[in-house]
Amino acid sequence: MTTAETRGESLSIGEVAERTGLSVHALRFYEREGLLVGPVRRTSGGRRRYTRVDVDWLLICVKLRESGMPLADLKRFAELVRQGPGNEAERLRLLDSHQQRVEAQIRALEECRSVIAWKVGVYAEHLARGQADGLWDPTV
Amino acid sequence: MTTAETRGESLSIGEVAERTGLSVHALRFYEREGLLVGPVRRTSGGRRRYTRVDVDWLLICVKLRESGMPLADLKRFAELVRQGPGNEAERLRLLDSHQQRVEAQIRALEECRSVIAWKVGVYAEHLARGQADGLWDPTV
DNA sequence: ACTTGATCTAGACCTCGCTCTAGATCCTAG
DNA sequence: CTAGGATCTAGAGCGAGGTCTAGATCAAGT
Repeated sequence: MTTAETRGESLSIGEVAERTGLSVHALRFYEREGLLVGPVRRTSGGRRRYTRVDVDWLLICVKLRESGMPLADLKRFAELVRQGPGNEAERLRLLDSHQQRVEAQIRALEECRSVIAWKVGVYAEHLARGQADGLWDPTV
Repeated sequence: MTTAETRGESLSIGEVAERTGLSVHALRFYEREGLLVGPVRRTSGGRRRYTRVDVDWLLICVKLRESGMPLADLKRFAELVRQGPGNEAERLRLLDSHQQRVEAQIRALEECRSVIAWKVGVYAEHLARGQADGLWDPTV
């Protein structure tokens, strides 16, 4: 059996899927869509071999996606990195504006949480009172 | 001009759209999908008239959706409410498990935020150093 | 050599959650 | 009375983000 450990460096698509949580389908899809920083190396037989750098990038991608960055932005970011040094300011703007969105999202979720918590409270209290109140219908 | 204020009670679909942030299309769609608690009243001419209760329910829906509850769950909840008293325990379970998901989401987002913040920091520092470092390429 | 499982490509297909269109009707201001 | 906008229904269409299929190839263990 040949694994990343025994071989030292590069990983198969399956191993990368395991490590990133993305499916092998998604990994191929991301590559087709130009979301990767460089072209993935191949074995003589045509199989993909991912390097540590590829995996690190993918792990970042996962975090950005998880927090709602659209694939289009991710693609733009990958393009900037591919172009090499010189556009760091734009990369920073991209990340920074995403960070704002994440903050906003967190605030929105916290508000939702409090609304839901209130509603959970209403129901919990009702159930605790048991049959003591026949006429309770919060249509909610 | 006839508005909710001049009329007193019920609202047109357009007014509800304004108040909930949902589009009129979405409102009709929600109704078709059975996401509302009761049938919406109509004028003699067939136009929808929403009551205060309808709007309150929609506002809850908006919060639940905003926090990622799938329409299917929302529909289930609406069904339970339509069925009337007796199933409060199930309603509570539904809300409660959604609340868990929201908490998890917030935690995940906070982790993303910290990863992004770190990356923003890396770029910001790099840019602050200006041209002082020709050989900097974090492939990131 | 053979079997088994992972991977390959190209492209079709899927779910979710709306959004939009067409063509008709309603209703209110002027 | 008329023009305008708001609303109606049924159903098609859309964008995002993958997921899945078919049919072929590769690679490892036995």
